[in-house]
Amino acid sequence: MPAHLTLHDTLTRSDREVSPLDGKTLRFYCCGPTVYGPAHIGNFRTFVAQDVMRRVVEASGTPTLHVRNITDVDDKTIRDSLKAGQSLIEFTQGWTAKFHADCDALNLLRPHIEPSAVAHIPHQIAMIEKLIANGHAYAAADGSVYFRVSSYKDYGKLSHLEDRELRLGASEAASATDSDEYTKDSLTDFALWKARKSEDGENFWPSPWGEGRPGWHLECSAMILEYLGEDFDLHSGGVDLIFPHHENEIAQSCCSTHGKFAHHWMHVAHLMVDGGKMSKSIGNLYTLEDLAKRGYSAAEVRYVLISGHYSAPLNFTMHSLDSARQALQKLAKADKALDRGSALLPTNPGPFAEAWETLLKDLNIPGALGAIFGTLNKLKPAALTSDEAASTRGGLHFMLLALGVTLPPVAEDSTTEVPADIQALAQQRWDAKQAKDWAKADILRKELDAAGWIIKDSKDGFVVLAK
RNA sequence: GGCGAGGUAGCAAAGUGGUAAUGCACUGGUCUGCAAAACCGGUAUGCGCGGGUUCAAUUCCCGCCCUCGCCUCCA
Repeated sequence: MPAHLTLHDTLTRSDREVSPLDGKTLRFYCCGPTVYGPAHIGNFRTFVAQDVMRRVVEASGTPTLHVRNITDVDDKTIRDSLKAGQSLIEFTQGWTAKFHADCDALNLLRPHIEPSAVAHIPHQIAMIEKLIANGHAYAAADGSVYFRVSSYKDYGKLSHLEDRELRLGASEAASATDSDEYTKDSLTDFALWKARKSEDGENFWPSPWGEGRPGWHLECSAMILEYLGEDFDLHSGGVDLIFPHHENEIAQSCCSTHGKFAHHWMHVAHLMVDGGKMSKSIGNLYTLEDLAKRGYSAAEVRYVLISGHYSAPLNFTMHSLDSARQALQKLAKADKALDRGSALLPTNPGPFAEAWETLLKDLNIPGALGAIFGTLNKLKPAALTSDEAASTRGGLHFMLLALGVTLPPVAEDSTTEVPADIQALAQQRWDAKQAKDWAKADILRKELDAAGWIIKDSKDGFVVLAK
């Protein structure tokens, strides 16, 4: 299975083939979560898109090295840990565990390396020292260290922001009134090291510039250098990270090493809710737990999250979850019809070549899903011979593995236990039906329906299913 | 104001210089006592608006309108 995945590259604004620099392993980095609360489904849209990217690369025969950090030291983690009366470590470990549980529920492959920012402070300090030595950074009077943006001519290359536009940024006014920003030489300079403040509590570390803590942007640069080196294949995150986060990472890394840093940039567009942006104040910010309370599984959430192209905003609604549930059922039924008992061999796309080709073209997941259904509709699973069914099922599962889609049990195979009284009512209805007492049978069926149960008749009997 | 993304059927969402995948919903038929399920069909003369190029545009070009994101620590 040749690797031909192409992805849009934010830096060059073109679709480029994704292939490993070393010819063997695709090494990539994803900006991970800030662990100060449960991640919401918008966060997960990005992680799911990255997961499918990885799965597709691996399915095409190229191993990967997936690095995703945990941001466990920043304003929010410090603020909220103090509020919770916990140590920073204790606090962030709790939320990291929750994040992992959610990731597992969403069928996200665990990164091969998941570095923690607090565990890499020496690496960060080393990088700052290099930047100061190179003339790209300076220590301010208060003990903070800043990156001198004017010292790096390519600054703004990724986000395509000109120097002039940076200065005229809308937030300039807000920054200028921030007292601790006075120490910077230029408003566009950003912090590499933040001097200890009283509101940080006990969360500070020693450094050549005094006690303090690392800046957010630097954490990623330092960990990338440690695990992926000066040059690596691909860097990914949400679109909102393009500026300033990724722009700053490029500046820090390229000014402290001789490498080019990431050779490919993949950015995932935002998830919208009911046509607008998610926000706590509107009350449309959902976590997996919120949706579980409404009866939706993580697999259904995942399906919704992959139902739009990663580069375009995706509108999330409750109806889209219902739609996902039905679509998954349809796939599960097709799978069941294809299962004639032979061993499952998901080694190639088989008859789903069109879906696979589509997927390789800038990770067109919705297009691929459409092609999968289109192929199934054409093939008519139930009509295939055993051999055809086996190869079709292998192909189907090859695609499902690449997409990370897990099939639910087919509704009629549901293991939900039917209460004795319901079963008794259903039996009464069957008896009435056999006696051709349609009126009584219909009344009983309505009763069952009202109680949340559906009857499915066949020639020889009936089954009771939860609604 | 600058930069970027997007506007395709009731909802969601692919795609293409030659006449619109797919999922949900809806709907006709077969089946059924009637249903449900399953199976077989149907459903955008139309792709934000107005021009232009072309034999042909939803797809290319120009202008406009609307939505969303970013503009110093938000996936």
